[in-house]
Amino acid sequence: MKMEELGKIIKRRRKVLGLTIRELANLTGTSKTTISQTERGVRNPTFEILQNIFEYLNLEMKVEVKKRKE
Amino acid sequence: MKMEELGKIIKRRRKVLGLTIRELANLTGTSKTTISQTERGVRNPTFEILQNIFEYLNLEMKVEVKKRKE
DNA sequence: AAAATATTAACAATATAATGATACAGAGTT
DNA sequence: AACTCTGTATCATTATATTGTTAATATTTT
Repeated sequence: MKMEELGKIIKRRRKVLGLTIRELANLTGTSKTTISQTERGVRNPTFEILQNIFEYLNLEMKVEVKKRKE
Repeated sequence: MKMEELGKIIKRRRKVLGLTIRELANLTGTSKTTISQTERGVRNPTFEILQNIFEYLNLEMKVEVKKRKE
């Protein structure tokens, strides 16, 4: 998954929950700059930042062994 | 998921593939310092670093809406 | 046992992410 | 029109992750 793709997931989820960038920034304790750039994939955020965002968007991250194509 | 937990997943997977820290560091183009500390959860790596590690361990990351407890 | 290999620790230097401030554009409202 | 809210853009500053080196400590191998 590329950062750009992840950003879209975050943005979509934020919209579903009816949050603004500012609100999400306040909730997660980051800045709106970080949220905005993360959503657009022009940032390379740290794991901590991502986990924080996931928490308030009620998202969870999973890591699995990549499946081979059938 | 906490960084510590993710680190364990990475370490376990690296062992399964029979790679050393140095080898994984070379493969991913990072340093062994970064790999070592990431595996032990004493680091807060960037998304890019994690994705790089996942790629060479044949792991993939997924983001899903957290399920409510039954 | 010694020797080789693998991992961890600690540090300075560098690179870069995060922050805060400001400004701007677009859309909607009054 | 002015006003408000939202999202984006840019910048300087701060914070911190990364790197490379060295050394020390496991762990394995012979």
